[in-house]
Amino acid sequence: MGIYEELQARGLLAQLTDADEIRELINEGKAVFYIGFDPTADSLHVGHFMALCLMKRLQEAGNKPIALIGGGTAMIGDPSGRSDMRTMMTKETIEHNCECFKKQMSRFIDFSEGKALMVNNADWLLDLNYIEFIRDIGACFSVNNMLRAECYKQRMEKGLSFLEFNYMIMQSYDFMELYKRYGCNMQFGGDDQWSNMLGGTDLIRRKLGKDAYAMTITLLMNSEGKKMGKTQKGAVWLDPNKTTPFEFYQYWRNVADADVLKCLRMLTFLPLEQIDEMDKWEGSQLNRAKEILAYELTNLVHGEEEAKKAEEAAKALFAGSGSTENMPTASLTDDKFIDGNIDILGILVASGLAASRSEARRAVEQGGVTVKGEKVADIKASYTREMIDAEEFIVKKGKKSFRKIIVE
RNA sequence: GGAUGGAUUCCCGAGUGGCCAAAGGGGACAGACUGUAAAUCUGCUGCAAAUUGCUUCGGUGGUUCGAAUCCACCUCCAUCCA
Repeated sequence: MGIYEELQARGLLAQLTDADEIRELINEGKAVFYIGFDPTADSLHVGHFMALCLMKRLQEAGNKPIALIGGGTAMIGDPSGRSDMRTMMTKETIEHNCECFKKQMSRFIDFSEGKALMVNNADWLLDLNYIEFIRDIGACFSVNNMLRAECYKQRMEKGLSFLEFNYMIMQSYDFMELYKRYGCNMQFGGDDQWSNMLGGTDLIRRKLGKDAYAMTITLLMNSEGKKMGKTQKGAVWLDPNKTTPFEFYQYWRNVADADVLKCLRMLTFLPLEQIDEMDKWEGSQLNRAKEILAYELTNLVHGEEEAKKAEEAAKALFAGSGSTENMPTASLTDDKFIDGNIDILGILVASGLAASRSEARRAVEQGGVTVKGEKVADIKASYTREMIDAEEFIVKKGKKSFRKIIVE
């Protein structure tokens, strides 16, 4: 089975410009492909993770990946898949984000000895001359065609600025530039990038008279049709300081039944036969599959040690076995104590379990707060330093949020 | 550049002088049921020293005993015309 067939079996392939050509290229390891990453935040998230996995798989099959960091395109902002106007980012923010991306990517992809490249499109986009560019490249794009692209159609009602409208042209130019510089003959991306990617292959055909290919990977949607990797509080980040390994583990441990197998196929590197075996599991057995998914992904992103710790902590909390040693902790500083005491609301807020004292109060009043396994009935309940120090002081809010409290 | 409509809490969206911390829905959070799932039902959803007080309806000023609501100017958005 070639890499193409494997990707297909894992359900990763969405749209392709030319299936036969692409199969041949990637199965024989002849592809030089790129994936673009827009530095819109200071950490990669789960969406990027899929793309990185794809890079890894293709690299292992002998193809050469180019990670393109969109330091230039980020100045514009991609309107695809967005219903509202982007807020503009400053140059400094973008540069900072680019640096963060670089560090994180190096963990997944082997950039040694020319096995992969990392480039930043700011290198060629920032110095473009408007008149030259628009004569040379702008002439190749038909506004009529661009407006027919799905990503712009959706924005016709809400409004689309000329700035954002240019995004497709920039991305197409990137592709051509990479073709010229590095012989990059293929682009991969999320399915929402399809029209932007086609712009690139068209441009290469028109300007260079050469064939290039594009392929999109399926967006990871849950059974409710929402993009996965997002929580209410925002994205699930790969940076352990933004999403702790434990939270990361819990995110995957908590996916819906209907989504487990899909996630295993698309995100893990487990052999397909093993996944097919799990496909036969039903009902509460699926919990085992979720544990495997969560462990595998945490292992990939944060390493074996962190994955084990997260698993241990989860078992201690939910199954009553395993060690409490690796639970997420929150430390209280002296100034949180008044006359040597801290009330339950104060603990909830200080530990980050509640955003405000009002929220903490509500949680207690509704019977959702537990200290060392005992329900807290009184919002005025208060504790001394010694009580917290004496033994493991675990505070739980609801079923899944908890902290081990320690005093500094 | 001209004409018209609009900006309300996490999101959608009602409210057009006091009865407004602001209807309704979604989401989030908590409870029951469960398998750390889904569905369902209940509660809850600005902040705090909490039968009270404080801050909030794009921004700034004004009218009024009293403004999300009326007036002036400004900013941003949409639609039509150029």
